[in-house]
Amino acid sequence: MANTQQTPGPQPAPRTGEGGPRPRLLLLDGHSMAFRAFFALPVEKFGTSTGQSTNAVYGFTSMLIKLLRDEQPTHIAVTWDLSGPTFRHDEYAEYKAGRSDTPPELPSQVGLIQDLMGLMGFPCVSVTGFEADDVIATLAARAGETGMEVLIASGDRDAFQLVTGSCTVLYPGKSLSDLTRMTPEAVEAKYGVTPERYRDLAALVGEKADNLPGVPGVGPKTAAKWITKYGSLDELVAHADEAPGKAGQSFRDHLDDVLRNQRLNRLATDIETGVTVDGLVPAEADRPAINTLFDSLEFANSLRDRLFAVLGDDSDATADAPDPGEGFGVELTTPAPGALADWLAAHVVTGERAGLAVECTWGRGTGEVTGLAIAVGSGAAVYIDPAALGPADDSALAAFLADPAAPKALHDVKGPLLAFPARGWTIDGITSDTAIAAYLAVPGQRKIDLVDLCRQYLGKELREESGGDQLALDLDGGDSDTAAQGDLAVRAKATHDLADVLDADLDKRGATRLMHEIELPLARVLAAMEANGIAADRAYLDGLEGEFAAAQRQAVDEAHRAVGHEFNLGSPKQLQQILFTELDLPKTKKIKTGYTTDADALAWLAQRTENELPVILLRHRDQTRLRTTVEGLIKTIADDGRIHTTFHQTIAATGRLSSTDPNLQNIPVRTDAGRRIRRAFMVGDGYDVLFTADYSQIELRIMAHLSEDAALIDAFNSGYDFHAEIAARVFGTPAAEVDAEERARIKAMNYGLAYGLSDYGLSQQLGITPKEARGLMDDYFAQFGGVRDYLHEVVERARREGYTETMLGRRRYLPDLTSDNRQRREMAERMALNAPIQGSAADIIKVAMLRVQEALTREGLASRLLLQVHDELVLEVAEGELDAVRALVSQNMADAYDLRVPLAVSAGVGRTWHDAAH
DNA sequence: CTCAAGACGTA
DNA sequence: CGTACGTCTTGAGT
Repeated sequence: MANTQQTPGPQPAPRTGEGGPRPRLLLLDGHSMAFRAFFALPVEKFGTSTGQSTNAVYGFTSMLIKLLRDEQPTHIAVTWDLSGPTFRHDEYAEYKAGRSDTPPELPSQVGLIQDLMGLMGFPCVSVTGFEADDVIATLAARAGETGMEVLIASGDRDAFQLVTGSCTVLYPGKSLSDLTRMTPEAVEAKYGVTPERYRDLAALVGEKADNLPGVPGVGPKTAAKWITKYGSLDELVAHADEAPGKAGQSFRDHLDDVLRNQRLNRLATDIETGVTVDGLVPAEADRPAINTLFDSLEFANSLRDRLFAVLGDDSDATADAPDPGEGFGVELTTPAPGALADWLAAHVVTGERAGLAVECTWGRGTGEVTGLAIAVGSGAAVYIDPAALGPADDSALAAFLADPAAPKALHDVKGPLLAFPARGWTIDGITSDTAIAAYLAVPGQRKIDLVDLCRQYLGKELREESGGDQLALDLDGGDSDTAAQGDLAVRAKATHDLADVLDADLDKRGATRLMHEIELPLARVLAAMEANGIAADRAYLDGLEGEFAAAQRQAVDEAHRAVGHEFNLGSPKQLQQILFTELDLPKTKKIKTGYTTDADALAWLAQRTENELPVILLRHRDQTRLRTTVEGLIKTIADDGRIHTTFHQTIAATGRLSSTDPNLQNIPVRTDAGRRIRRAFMVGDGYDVLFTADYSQIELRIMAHLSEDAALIDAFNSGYDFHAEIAARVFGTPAAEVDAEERARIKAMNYGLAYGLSDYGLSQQLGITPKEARGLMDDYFAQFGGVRDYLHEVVERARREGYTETMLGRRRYLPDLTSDNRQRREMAERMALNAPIQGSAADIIKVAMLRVQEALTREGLASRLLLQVHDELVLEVAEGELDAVRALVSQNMADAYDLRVPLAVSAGVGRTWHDAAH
């Protein structure tokens, strides 16, 4: 009967030691305290940039921090009222009627507080048909029976009836954080009756908040006097005729109300809660998720620091004494020359989990390893100076690094994977990468360096003693060297500790397979791709640059002539001045700084006015962009004549890769001029040809697969022109009769769907009215209802669970789905729509890359992967291997995942990237 | 030197 | 008022 909810929590870990002080249970009345928090802080002074109010969350959190710090509870439960009626409504239909409306800024904050309580690991208890107070009363009674001390934090005076020698109510006063301790003595001092009689008093006086009128003319003073005189309300009722004066008559007139109040204000102490008090132990707090939540609420660091301080460390170090090294318990030793093998033999642990961690530094340009530290769980650590390594130690180290049976944790393995080969080292047995783990746990978090992770997951400050700057002048002789060695050792220890916590965290989130089967092996593939680089034709790029620069200069001259004076074409600000003030052209779309001068707007102006300037500006923008792109590329050509991008595996919230220095995932391809740049990427010496292969419409295919929409699946299986096929169904004509216009509209719609396209957005893109766009969407969904249902379901589920999931279980957390700020909520909804689709595509191509790499190795081919551009792979093919590569790549890409529709792959071959297009 | 805003390239 | 990225430039601030 009872619908009980309790937040799941792994391994109960009491925060005080065994045999410690008497167990102490803290019971929080969630709604009541949230309500108090709301009115304790001005709502207008607490809010995010996007309009989410946060005063109640902030107040509740600071109250909680104080409570946890001052009271040190061993057990905690947060109780929440459910929305439905309770047994009190059955008895008295007017119960709590006419309550002043909840402020509109509060409900969403209650949701956020509930989220936070879950993330803190606090058990939450609600029971259908009962109020939070009843749950508290029941739990307090149970706890009392087992000899626990009980603390009740509630803003509801009904709780005073529960006060005993071992049960104290903490009642908020003016400010939420100063809670009055309502002991039996305090209750008596304030109301003149004992806690057991408090109900009697309340019944006489009434409770306005619950719509329980009391006896008119009888206040707490009179009520207390009567109760004291007769000993209890029951006795008073028995002697009702004796009550003197006006108040006495009033009492007799309202006797029914009083008796009803007395029945209703009794808290139930025997309800089925579905929990035991022994089980009310806080689970491990989800620190990263709390950080993410606080980030989204734009809370200052000080609040989260205070919170994490009271949550305590996961280890035994104290939070308020951040002492680098000591906090991590590192003991750095320097083995004598030749003794490294012994140290390793004594400290390397085999098994599944990383018993130790490796951290290293390497020169920025050179890639030369400049320092390396190894730390084990106990804190024992060694620092190794690679420059001073004897042959025996070098081979001991190399053997250790290469040993697959020596499990290691690293933070960002790709660095060492790239740096080690120059030393002749290889690395194997990587069981954990803390950067990737943190990314999988909470993608979308920007910063995941060791310092941040320590703060989040360990509650510790990782401080850099040496200042971290290798180029700094070494003023104190050897001291800064020593400090740098210590730093590295501490970082290694931190990596080890983090790996422990994060591995468990990933397990909890179901991301362990993703880690070991996809991301960790992929890091190796990416390292190889970066090391390979792609050959660039410098002379050709130089020529292009000159050409684009000349065209740009000409556009500048023409623009100046057209306006009549010089100005900076690259400055949107000056452009606005000229277009909208000097020339008084029609206004474009409004932006923060005035009116936009973007390409759409300029094209619109060009068409709408006689003025030649917009066209010149458009040409200038094009040529400038082409020139800077080319210039940027030239600058990044390495000594080997190749461009080595950096692929980032832990940036994109959806699971995609990203590319920087330079970004090779946004090389122009849509215009003729842009495609000329692609000719500069060419096959390198010793290789025969470039090969590209890409997935056709992978995101649409994933949408067909996930939505299981039969019509969409049919359209793919028909093997005909997909967009035309869809258009034919929408417009009810044979596919062969679909005209270009219809096909284009449906194509835009097909792609827009996965982005959460609105009718307005579609109308903008197609140049039709929003109404027409709406009609088009309706026609579309009439045929493909499964897609609409799927998209709807994705968002609904994400709202319930707090995250979306890809086909391989990659999660994206979207707390804003429950925001009461519309803009913010709708943005989160579009992200929720897109994340499983874009993310599953990312999953699939990652699988394909691993299989392609594996097949190349297995077949002993010299051909190699160079680039990944989200749905495309670029390979460099060795002489005589083209057929094998073509077969192997196409096969592995197509088979990477078994969808309900074929995964179509198209491929091309050529001397340059441009020629290899298809 | 750092930062935000605007603009624009890719999937 | 369509998702995910990175880079360049300006212009204002440090």
